[in-house]
Amino acid sequence: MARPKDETKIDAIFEATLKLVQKSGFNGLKMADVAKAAGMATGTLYIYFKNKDVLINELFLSLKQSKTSRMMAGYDAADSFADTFRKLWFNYLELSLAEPERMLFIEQFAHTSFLTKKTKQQGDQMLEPLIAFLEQGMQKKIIRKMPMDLLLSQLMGPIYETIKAQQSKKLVLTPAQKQGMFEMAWRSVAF
Amino acid sequence: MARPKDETKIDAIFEATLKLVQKSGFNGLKMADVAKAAGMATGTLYIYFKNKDVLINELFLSLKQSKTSRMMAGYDAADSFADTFRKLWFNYLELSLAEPERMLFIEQFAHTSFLTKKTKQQGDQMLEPLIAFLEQGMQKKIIRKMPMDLLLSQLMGPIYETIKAQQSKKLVLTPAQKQGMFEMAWRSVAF
DNA sequence: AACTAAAATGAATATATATTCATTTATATT
DNA sequence: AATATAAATGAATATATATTCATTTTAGTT
Repeated sequence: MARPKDETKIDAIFEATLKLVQKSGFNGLKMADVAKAAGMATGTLYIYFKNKDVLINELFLSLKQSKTSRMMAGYDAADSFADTFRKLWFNYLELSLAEPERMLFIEQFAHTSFLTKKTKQQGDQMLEPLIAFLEQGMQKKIIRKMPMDLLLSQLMGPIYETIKAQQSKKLVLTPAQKQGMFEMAWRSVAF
Repeated sequence: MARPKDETKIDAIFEATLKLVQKSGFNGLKMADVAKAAGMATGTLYIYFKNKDVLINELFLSLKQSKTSRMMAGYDAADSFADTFRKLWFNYLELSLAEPERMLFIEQFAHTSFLTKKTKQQGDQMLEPLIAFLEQGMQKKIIRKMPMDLLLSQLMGPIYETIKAQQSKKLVLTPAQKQGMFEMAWRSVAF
């Protein structure tokens, strides 16, 4: 019919947004800056995203989707609970250390007023496979029984805080320290 | 000399700011709204605080100061390490559960572009007594040896995440669950 | 090659909101 | 009681920035 949308622009916009949020937070994010960093005119942003809120919410979902599927990579229901737990935990840690900006975007955005109800609900849904896995562990008495929210807090909390520390100071983790973190996580929740 | 400043206004401004940030985040915070909620004219805010950034940074320091001293309440160098650890940990948990808005203000603000270098440095300084205490525990081989940042992340992370969960869902913790959280914390870091 | 429709542009517009300041009010000092 | 000084006011100003839209460019269609 006519000129088609250039789908690669969406990625360019996402990357630019991520970079700018990392530098100056959600507050400082300006549409004009996003456009410039993405190499296009301001108005073009509005062809791909209705407005700033929509842009940020969609970026959030995209990041969360990617994060979740990478965490679950290699999941095999045939493996033992302990092995799977170790695998997922390390997936999550490495993911977090490798791309702290992406993880912090997700984590921080989840507590801003930009987050819409719908986005929140869609984001929560993505965690379901993980939740099912952990429920199983509790049922089998391999990990302590507790409300899912507490369990997730216990497991994710230290990782989030670690990458925050990694950001401000320039903490680099040795393999032994990563192993230590895993042991702490495991000991804390093991039955 | 002349009309004195009404120091109670500072508290009113802080309370109003806290309430509004809780409702609509740092983004949505408007000086006009703060003034209204605090029962004064917009211009009055500028008598007590140079500008919005200063206001928020000072509120942050005030909250962090209060939080820290309440966490250290009852600290006695004569007590055993384990007893003190338990006391401080429960102080922190109860503080967090009782005033999640205050804790989240601190936690979230620490990662916004509003936070100035100076404020950050002043805030970090407040943690020093806690850090000294934990160092001791590592030296005495009561808790595992690890970089302080990792230890703090391990201990604080789950609590932050828990109050975030408490905010969105209406999770209420039973005494047994609190005890369970403590056990997880202790087991994870104990030597 | 001409045509069409949508993408892309970016200056102009609309809006939101932080900050200022001329004026009024209140308190301490004389 | 009069005076001086600073607090308090809130409308006006300045500024920042999200969004729009008339215009231009581009890619597909005939």
